[in-house]
Amino acid sequence: MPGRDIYQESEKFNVAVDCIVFGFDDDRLQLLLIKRMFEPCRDCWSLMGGFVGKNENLDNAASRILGRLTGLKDVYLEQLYTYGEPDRDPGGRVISVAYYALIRTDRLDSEAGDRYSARWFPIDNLPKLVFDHPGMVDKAIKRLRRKSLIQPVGFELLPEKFTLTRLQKLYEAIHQRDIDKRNFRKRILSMNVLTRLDEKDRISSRRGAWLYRFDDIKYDRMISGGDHFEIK
Amino acid sequence: MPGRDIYQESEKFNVAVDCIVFGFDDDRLQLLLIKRMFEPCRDCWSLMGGFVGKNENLDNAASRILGRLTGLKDVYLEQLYTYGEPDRDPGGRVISVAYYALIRTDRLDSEAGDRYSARWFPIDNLPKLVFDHPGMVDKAIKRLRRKSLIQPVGFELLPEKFTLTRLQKLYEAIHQRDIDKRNFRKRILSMNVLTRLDEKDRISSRRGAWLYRFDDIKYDRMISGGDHFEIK
DNA sequence: ATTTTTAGTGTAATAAGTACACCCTTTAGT
DNA sequence: ACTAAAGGGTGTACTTATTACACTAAAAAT
Repeated sequence: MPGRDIYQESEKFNVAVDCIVFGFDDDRLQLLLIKRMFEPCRDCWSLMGGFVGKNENLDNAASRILGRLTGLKDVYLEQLYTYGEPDRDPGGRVISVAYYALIRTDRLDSEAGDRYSARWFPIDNLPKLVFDHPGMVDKAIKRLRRKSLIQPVGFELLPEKFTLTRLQKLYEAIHQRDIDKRNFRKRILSMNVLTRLDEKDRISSRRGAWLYRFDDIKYDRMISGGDHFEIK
Repeated sequence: MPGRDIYQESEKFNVAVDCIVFGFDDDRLQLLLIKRMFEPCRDCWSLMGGFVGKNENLDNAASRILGRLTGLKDVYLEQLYTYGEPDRDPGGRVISVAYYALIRTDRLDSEAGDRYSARWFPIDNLPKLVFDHPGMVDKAIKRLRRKSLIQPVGFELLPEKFTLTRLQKLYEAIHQRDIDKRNFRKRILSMNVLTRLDEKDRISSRRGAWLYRFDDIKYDRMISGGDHFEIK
């Protein structure tokens, strides 16, 4: 029964999606921001956003909008929070569903980003952002911090093959604190969710460091065994 | 600039709020549900919901709708998740922002509830619910479980004065598992967020059990001391 | 005085977390 | 060919937290 609407008398709203896009580069957690090309606040830094389509669900809207910016699909995307202050957008009443995304910066299609004058900013050095976007970013960082301790989401920010040092640097960047190397390795390896490859990375050291990848099968096995992922 | 809207061409949506209302009674976690009085799905069990008003923010909408059902204000209310499948409501496209509430069943205005044929159901014995409400309930329970371990939200479900046994029963109801009495007391008392009153409860035992209340000041002191609330 | 019912407490064993320092491997420079 | 430099990789002792577990206390009802 498409088009049916018995709620016609009720107030209707623009509904948008905004994306907080995290990346990891230069040993720092980074955010992909765009320069607004239209009023209000043309030329201000902003999260990437867009309106939800008529027959589109929210996840799809977020992933479409993210795809427009990054050229990527099948990206880790999670709904964060919905913002609905009546005056949050000076252009009109817009209810915005915020999502955060974790992307591998090496896979980014930078041409797509160029169309929006997109740029990466380290999270501890963000520019001024429009509207209520600072609050969204803040909440996203907190969510990512909490989540990364109990779910293996961090791997979404690394290339498929990575060294343990790099993984540690990622956790240090997310949590903004130093982690003891031995304890970290002990912990992560004891969970048995990584597979060591027969391959070394020789870029960042003379000696070379073993490359690992996250192993879904091992992870699923761990979970069905009643254990859970946890980094302290 | 009220009424301004530069986004007129974009699609507009009905936006609703649905409330998952938790209570604690009979040593069980309960949910307050209403019987729908209108189509679609008249007479089905449902969460309490309603549309967001033109100049109303989402939190206020949730609290207004919750007030209509319970007669209460200043209730613990937290945004849960936003549901936007195009066909989630057969009456038309409605994007729904779900909130969950924790209320003290003893404070409930049951007359208000009567107008909606509201009834409490223990969470392990819920009736069939309309639309995507089962998923909302599920998510709310999981959120409450997680949250109750790391934030002192459980107290919102108890009367101001309570015994340690009752507090323990509450945690057992939320987590659906038995908890060791000695360990639980040791834990909760060691955090020093309760104040023991000079008063005993003699309803549930001959000997009488000390009454406690949650103490915001002690809690704030603990938090600013860098500690955090945690139940295992 | 005995029974019943819930309240309230301590300790020992185990597991988890933390702190900490040295050797390994390779390559670049002399 | 020796040495220095730069990350890579590992083990252990100590401390803290978690778990498991069983009895006594107080009051009221009979």
